[in-house]
Amino acid sequence: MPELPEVETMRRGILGVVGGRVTGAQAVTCGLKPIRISPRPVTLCRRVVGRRIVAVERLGKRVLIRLDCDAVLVFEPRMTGLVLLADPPDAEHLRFRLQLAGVAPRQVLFWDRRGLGSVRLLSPRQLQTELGPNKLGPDALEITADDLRGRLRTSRRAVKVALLDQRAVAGIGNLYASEMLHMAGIHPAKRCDRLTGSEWQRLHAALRHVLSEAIRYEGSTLADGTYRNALNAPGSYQNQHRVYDRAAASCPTCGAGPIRRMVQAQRATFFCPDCQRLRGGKNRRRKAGPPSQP
DNA sequence: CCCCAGTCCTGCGGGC
DNA sequence: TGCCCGCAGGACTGGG
Repeated sequence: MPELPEVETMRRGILGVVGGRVTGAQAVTCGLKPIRISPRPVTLCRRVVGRRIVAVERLGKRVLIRLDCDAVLVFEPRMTGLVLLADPPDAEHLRFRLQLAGVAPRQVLFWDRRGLGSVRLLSPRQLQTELGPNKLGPDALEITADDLRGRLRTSRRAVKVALLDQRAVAGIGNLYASEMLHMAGIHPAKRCDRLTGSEWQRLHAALRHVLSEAIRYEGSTLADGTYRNALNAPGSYQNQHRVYDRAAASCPTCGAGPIRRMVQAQRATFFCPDCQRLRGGKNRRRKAGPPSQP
């Protein structure tokens, strides 16, 4: 499930396309239900062919390829989408190909097994209205502790559910929300408006630590093996997971646990009942906390 | 503002 | 052995 670290890894993996010229663009259909591509493929192709790639950026969980006509090609992987330079896991789920000249990578591919993802070409105006500040909060790696707190402090929602709200802060998904709350020692069901100032500080520090470490490990490739970087290699942050998908295992922080699974907003949440107390009693002493903010 | 359920979509694994 | 069903969940939508 590509979240910020996986999408950032995809972005870094295709940086070599900057400076290239687009020579072709095709939607690839192999009998499956086609993914969302807009505008329709012939129109999209006409608008991108001949353009030069001036930048590759990330916006929350989306990869942006910026063209010299100011339009932006937006890849949104959602659950199972991949942005690749070559070697997709299989041929039948290849969805889109962008052909290039003038750079070493000759193509950018969009592969998506489940087909929930999308490829869109947006004008600057569309980008502003569809993915602007009204739709997307600050990037999780850019947001300050004060801004994070300011945006969520009056909310009565469970903090884990609120962290998934892309309008509050962009880039956090189900996996990393559990991980950062565990590192911060905060119960996932705790209401935002009940978090103390020190808890907001710890959450912000844990957020930065977990996401930047996950980028360093090139993301998490779960048991289904879907997620890959642009060169079709798996990530390795799954080996660093503290709680995610580790129900009944002992807690890596306090050694007790066992780690529990619960469901919030129809999504699995993992936490340590000893390190992350909802009320009453102190959290079990942590062996190691997140590094303090520079 | 918040919450919930439904929708999209395919592959996988449990249960019978 | 094979089939059905439920589950996985990011983003979005409509109803309460």
